[in-house]
Amino acid sequence: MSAELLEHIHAHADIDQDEAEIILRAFKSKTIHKHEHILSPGEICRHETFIISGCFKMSYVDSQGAEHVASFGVENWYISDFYSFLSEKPSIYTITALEDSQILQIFKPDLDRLLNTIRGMERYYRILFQNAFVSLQSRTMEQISATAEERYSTFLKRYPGFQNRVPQYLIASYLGISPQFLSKIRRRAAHRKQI
Amino acid sequence: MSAELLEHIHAHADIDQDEAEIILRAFKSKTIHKHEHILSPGEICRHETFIISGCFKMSYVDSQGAEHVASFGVENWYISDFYSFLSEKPSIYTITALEDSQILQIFKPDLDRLLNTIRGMERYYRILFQNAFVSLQSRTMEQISATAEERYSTFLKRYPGFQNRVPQYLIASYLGISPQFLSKIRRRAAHRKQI
DNA sequence: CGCGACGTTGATTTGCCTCAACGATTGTGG
DNA sequence: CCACAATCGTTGAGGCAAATCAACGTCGCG
Repeated sequence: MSAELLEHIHAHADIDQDEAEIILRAFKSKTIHKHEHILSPGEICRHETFIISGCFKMSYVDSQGAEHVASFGVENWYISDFYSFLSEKPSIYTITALEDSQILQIFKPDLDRLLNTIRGMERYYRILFQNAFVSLQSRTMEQISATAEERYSTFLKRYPGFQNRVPQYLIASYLGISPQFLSKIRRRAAHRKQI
Repeated sequence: MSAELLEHIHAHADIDQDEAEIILRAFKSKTIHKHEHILSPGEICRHETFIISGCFKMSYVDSQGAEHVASFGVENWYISDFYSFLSEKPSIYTITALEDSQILQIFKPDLDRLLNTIRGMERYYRILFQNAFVSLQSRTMEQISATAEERYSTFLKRYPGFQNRVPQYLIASYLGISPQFLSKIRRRAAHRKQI
């Protein structure tokens, strides 16, 4: 059942059998139902969460009361407020299950122990954050330089099928546009294809 | 002269005297003059660049010919296209010196060697990318949720003094707005203070 | 069935862009 | 050392992308 995590680690770093068992014991398995929160604003994010199955959003509510989706998480991704986790300061985010989900969680002291004792873990997390940084950078640059329509189009290409999994207004929020405007973009695109 | 890099590493990870020397030998020192490029579009980013002194921008020119600043780099920061560096694929970015600068560069094979042989290096880079990810995430969220004026205001708070170091139109580009509009924002803010 | 969540559509407004023109400063070659 | 160009910031007019407001249709679910 936790083969997913081990596979994910193996894809990035070398760990042996013994280490694999130590790692697995450090993660706690949990079932989360749709609509449940695993992090709420004001709380310190106490664990990193690896998603075995299901889907989450991490979002925050601004001073105007508008919700903004910071990121989505699906199978074989992590979803956590790393700022809060690392600094042990209160988070501004909410992490909510968008589907019934199966997760593995590790607390900071346990993770720190793994990082100190298992060499492959350090590499694994370095590569995770490298990749996360690189992909976030391309999202940020798109946000700055591309129109809403272009952003939506690359979103569809980058995460095919995802549009059918989460409500459209959350995708709009992730893209930084209003749900109404995303609807209009879709109409234009559909219309254009017909011609 | 390379004390800066060692200090930076020491702040994040433990390395001993021998390791420090091996690391320093892997980095090559260079002087870069204002306006010079250390990366051009189409090139593969062959090295990570640590800035001893001076200032750089990393930017790209979109299909409309507009320049967008992805990031700035100053003393004790790295400036590189990590996507290109890690994947060894052509970069879309230009990295340009905004001042006469002193840098240290490491090539990928040398870095890989260090990561394999010196345990502290892996930790050092993990923490670098963690921090980079966290700070980029907050920039991205601001981009999505805040107005241009708010973004400028937090930029000033986050990087105090930086406004006097680089031309205003580059800050505008970094914030994702036109230089004219930034000028108008500044006027409004100045006017408001007077009242 | 009825309600709430979600998507759509149209009308209006607004934040920001583009275009254009003009000072101020810097720097550079004659 | 000056003249001229280039670079940078400012300002105003007009326009466009996207937000907001409001209303309505549809679907899934309690």
